[in-house]
Amino acid sequence: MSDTKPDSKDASASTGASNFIRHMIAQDLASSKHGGRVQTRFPPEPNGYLHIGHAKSICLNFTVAAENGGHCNLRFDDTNPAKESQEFVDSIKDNITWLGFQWHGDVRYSSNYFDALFDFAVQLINKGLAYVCSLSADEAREYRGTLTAPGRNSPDRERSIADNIDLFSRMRAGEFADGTYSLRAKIDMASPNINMRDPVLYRIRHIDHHQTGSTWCIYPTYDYTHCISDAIENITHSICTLEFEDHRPLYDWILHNLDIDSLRAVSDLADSDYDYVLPEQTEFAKLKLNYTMMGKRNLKEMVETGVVQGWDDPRMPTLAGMRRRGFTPASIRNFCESVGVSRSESVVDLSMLEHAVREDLDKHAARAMCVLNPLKVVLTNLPSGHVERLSMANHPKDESMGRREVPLTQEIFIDRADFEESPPEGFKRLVPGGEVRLRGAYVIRCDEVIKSSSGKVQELHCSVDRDTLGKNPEGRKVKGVIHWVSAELSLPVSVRLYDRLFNVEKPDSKDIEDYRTCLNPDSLVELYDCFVEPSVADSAVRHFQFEREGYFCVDAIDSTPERLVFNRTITLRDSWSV
RNA sequence: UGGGGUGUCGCCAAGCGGUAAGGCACAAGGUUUUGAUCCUUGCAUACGUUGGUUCGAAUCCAGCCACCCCAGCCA
Repeated sequence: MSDTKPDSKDASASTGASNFIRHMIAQDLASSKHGGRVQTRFPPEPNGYLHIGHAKSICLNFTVAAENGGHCNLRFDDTNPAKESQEFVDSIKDNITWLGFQWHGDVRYSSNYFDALFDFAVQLINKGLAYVCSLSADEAREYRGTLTAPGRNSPDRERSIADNIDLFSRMRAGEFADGTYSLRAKIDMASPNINMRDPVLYRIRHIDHHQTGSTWCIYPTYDYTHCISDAIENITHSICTLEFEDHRPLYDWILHNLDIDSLRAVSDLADSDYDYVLPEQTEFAKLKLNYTMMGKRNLKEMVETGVVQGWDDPRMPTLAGMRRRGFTPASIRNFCESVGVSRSESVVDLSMLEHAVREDLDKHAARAMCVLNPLKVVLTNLPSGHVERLSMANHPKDESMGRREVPLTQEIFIDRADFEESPPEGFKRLVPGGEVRLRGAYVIRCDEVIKSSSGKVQELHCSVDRDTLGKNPEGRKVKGVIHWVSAELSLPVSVRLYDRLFNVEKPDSKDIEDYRTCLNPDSLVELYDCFVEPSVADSAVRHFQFEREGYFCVDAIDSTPERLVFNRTITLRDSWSV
């Protein structure tokens, strides 16, 4: 799908708002802490689809690097093959590109570093800083202690270096079953930080890996892998979310206990003149949005149980879903920038996201008219067979977007909501005997209301004031303007009206037993009897503002040349709430 | 009752000892052939709380309170 043109492209450097990460980097640059370099990375695990929360991290990492003449790597943190797949790496790459970012060089994988990781593990063993443990997972949990009680040393903690080397080699060779042994760091079983109680570095998993196939049957853990991968890639600022804060001491412990020269030797900058400086981790608060569930587990479950129609369901907070819904890359980037970066866990109001899309779409979306709930209007003083091609601007403020022709015929459709027999106070649309402007065309007067036997309004007979094209009528003021389409020369289309998926602010709150109880029954309303002006059929653009209704985009999947399907991205702001 | 964090307007968020930026939302005007956009105006004597230091504190210190994260061989 093509997105609204102009600034969708340049996702790089912008005048960013002040935040603590930018401050830190400015200071580090000033003090030449990392040799004046800025190198970041976005490290997703390919175990699901990216969502708007990931977008915040992507924007942060890529933007902050670009602003400072640095680079951002894309590295798949693929150390748990049981949960990962190629499908996810493909979608993640696609989403990042769509968002408008280009990673530095080739895509990286932690699995690229499995050999080096193994060698460093041997190094730790040789330094007496790691050992092979035979405790089962359950036993290990028991030995670990609790939040308030210290743990106990593993009976294998003092195993000899030679035995550890032997066992670790045999783990790699596939001699042992899953779970029989693990490699653990020897740190401190009494540490108040549970991550430091001899964390597991390697576990045995006889399972193929999406990148390395059957080469390995032992896989390194996140804590062990991430810091070394950062060091290998010469990352300067390893930015992650708050829940990893307690892992930082371990991140540092591993790096500081490895021989720095051997680390440097396998790093990207091994042959450069740069000083070799270890990466440092900094944490920020992840994005939370009200009326939205963000957890991968929850999203996955909604997909699998059919609450939504897939990862790219337009109601999903996934980038794939938002893209299909009609969000533009720029709108998401602007949103992420406007939300800021801090360490306080906050819940952003959905209205901020809505503002960001409207802002971008208002500027770039072509205007068109589409009648969602048609009510036939006969323009009685126009001859049947009358076809008048009216020229209208595609954008009220941007002539460069050109013009289009909209046919006016004797019979037209207007929206049922734009006619009221007994209008409420302040109603500015069509009423019996009243006048209203047809957008881009004439002022009409409602002369007659035709009803069915049941009393339902069937059609309206109106007369056109031929002297009102491009000018106001003499001597009276017509306040209302409504949209319309030709009954004969318009395209029947389907329209999907989307709204928030949940009707409570915190669908993932513990107070809610089952999120299914707070699903918004109107999150999707499908209309099959809509009519859009013919110009959209041969338009190259995919995003439109259907005047007075909202922003819509052509559904990239279900649309056919015979029948277009539109998704409502977001309504227009509406200060006329009925 | 262990450790690590966070508390500035309804929601985000600047501020880093010199007397509370900005955005969203909201409200009131103006423009308008979209009740849209755009424009103008308003919107925290107040920075979780209590004390202390200081000529001066949201900013420094101490205590207290609230909330979040950690006991995966997940990331």
